[in-house]
Amino acid sequence: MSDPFELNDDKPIAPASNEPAPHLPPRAGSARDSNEGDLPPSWLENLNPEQREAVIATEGPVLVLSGAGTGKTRVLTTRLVYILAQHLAKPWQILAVTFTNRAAREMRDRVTKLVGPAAEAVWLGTFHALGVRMLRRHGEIVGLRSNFTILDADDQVRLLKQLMEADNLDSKKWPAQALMGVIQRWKDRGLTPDKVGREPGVDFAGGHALSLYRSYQERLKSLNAADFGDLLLHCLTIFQMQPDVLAQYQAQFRYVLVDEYQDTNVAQYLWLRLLTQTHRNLCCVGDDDQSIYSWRGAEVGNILRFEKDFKDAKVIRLERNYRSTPTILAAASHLIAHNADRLGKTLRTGHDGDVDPGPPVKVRGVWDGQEEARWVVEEIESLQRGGHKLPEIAILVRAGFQMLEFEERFITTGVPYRVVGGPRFYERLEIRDAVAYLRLIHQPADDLAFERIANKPKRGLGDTTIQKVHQLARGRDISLVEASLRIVETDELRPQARTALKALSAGIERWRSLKDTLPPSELAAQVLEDAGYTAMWQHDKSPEAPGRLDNLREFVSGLEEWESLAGFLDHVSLVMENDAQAGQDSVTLMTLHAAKGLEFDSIFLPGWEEDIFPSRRSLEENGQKALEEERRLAYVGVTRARKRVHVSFAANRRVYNQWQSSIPSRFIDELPKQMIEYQADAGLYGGQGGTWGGLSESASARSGTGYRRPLRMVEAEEWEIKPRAASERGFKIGDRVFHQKFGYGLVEEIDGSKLAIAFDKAGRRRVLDSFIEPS
DNA sequence: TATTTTGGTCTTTTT
DNA sequence: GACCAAAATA
Repeated sequence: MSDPFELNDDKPIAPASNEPAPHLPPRAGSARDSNEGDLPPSWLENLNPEQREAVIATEGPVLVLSGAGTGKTRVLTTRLVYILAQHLAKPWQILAVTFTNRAAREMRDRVTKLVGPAAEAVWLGTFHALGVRMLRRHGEIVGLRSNFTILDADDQVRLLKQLMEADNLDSKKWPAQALMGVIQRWKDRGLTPDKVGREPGVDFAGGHALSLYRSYQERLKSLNAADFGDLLLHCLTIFQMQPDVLAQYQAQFRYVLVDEYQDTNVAQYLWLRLLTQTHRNLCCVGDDDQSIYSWRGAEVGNILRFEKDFKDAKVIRLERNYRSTPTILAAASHLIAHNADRLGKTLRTGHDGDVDPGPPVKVRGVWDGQEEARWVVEEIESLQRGGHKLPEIAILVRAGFQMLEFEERFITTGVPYRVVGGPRFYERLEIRDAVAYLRLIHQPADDLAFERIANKPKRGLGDTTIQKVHQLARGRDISLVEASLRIVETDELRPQARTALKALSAGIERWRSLKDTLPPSELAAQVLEDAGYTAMWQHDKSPEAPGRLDNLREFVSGLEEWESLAGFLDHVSLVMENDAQAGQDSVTLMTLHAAKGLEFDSIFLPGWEEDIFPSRRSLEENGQKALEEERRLAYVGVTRARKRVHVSFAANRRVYNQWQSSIPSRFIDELPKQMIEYQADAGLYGGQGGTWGGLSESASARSGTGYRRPLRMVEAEEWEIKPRAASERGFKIGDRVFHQKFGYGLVEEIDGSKLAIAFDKAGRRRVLDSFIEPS
């Protein structure tokens, strides 16, 4: 038998034993059918035959290939409830894995609604949260005490930077961030340092990558800390080193359910495969067309591996979409059909008979980013006037930086909005500082936290002092806190620094003694006060100081919900979502990645321009494969909509600080022309209406929805903005002008009082003529 | 020695 | 326009 800890695509893994599963579910098999009376209740009857099959096929491996909007969440939830209702397993014998905390919470809520508090005992969470749960219990096998710290990306980079500096590596040539990427990808593939061979990335940092990885892991151990990748990797190591621990979990988890399976990485796959060896009741739900996390180590190949490793796997396809209009489905299907690398699935509408095809996909071309934002917000306002609710509207962008223009527009128009996954509460610097204090109290070996707060507020503990403490700590192999306690007893430091450090380390000792007597929120309030951290911001005259104080207050009051510091700290590192502003009557603004699994009536997809979407960076790095992933991302975007999709692109965009002209995304060409209504400003791509004329029938035939809708081409003249020869203040194209901020430039275009000027230094910009003087 | 100023590089996506 | 690392200043 091959090694179940290795990923070997040639040799399928045999079940751990040939005996049938030791437990026979009380009501498996034929009992199911005869029990229609009390079970299944109505929630089973609302499913279509495929969904139903996916729910009741509880025994043995099952792979559910489920297209967008085909009700996969529903299937998973129902399946879980079904297992409980049939008494096939106790709640704690079920393992349900999701990708995001939001999905986990949602599933937990739904299950609780159906089965009550029993749902609490189900092992339900993200891979990482479940990994932590196991590690807190068995971490000592890999050298972690149960109060270990979970490092965030920032800490990781800082740590790696220190290690690289120690090796005298040029931080310009080899950024720590990049090394972190390399290490993370290794971890995603389940590779501990001793397993890294000729993997991509070993040559990084002049061949030092592997030894840096090794010392990084050493360092983490001495800090009693783990990074995100470790949460799974350490589990694998533990399973390997302690077969009895593995066996215990294998016996425990009778049923395992996995959501968003297409986005699992190798480490997660191994983890799942190991845990399911005994009962083999593994049900994975995924959609290869929605695989958008390969950059994070996700492997669509896991879908193929599943069928290979579990030869008897039942494969169920869910292809009936209940979410979107036929028009949207056709557009999405047509788009994704351009991908070569697919398992092949056809999405069709779940509604029978005559269905309203719904409005066409609006495609809009505008002059620049600001105009795009203006158009989008105007459309939103008109939807709102038409009675549509703001929470049913979302703007999905490719990357975070695209959000700015929309936020500005929302603020000036007063349309309420919320950003999902934007700057997160726990990533704000004052919150990170506050958390660092708590981390240090909880876990004194946390040197990174110590370094962070040592001189905040300023105590006169600068680099040199910290370096000395470091030296001592390194030499004696102790933590920075211990080292400070010892160094203040010597005369190594100058008196000033010595007193300051003495006060700080005494403070830490004192706070630690309060840890078990005070509730976390009071502890935090007292520590921040005591350390002078609150005072620091009170005396700060900068404009953002009051906001930071607000955040700190919110932080402390948020802590009131927590009984233990440990629980709160896990929450901070694992649940990075900021749902404080959720709900409400507001438009949602987020990245396409964050939108996976959500749905809205109306979706806006701005920035469909080459180099932005598909992203140039991604294409440069991974070529054709990346292009297909970008296309899947577009597919995910379009399929989020129930009723309306609005795509837009701008002819000019400011990148960094330079104006660049852009061309519409190839994905726009890949939408079926029958399904779209195209409008572009005169002079822009397609603006004359000619580009999109002469439509062939073939696209409609291929779309396979069996209905046709005439394309409504809006004549460009109807709303064309006539270019004027001269602006209101008399500037002409070709004039040489001067601007206070941007310097000298040449007028290139005129639109009312707005001028497009090619500045000598600042690049091409649009400015109001009131800021311009003739040169 | 600690803090402020300046000058260079940049940004995909996230548990 | 933002963030970090090295130089200038108190």
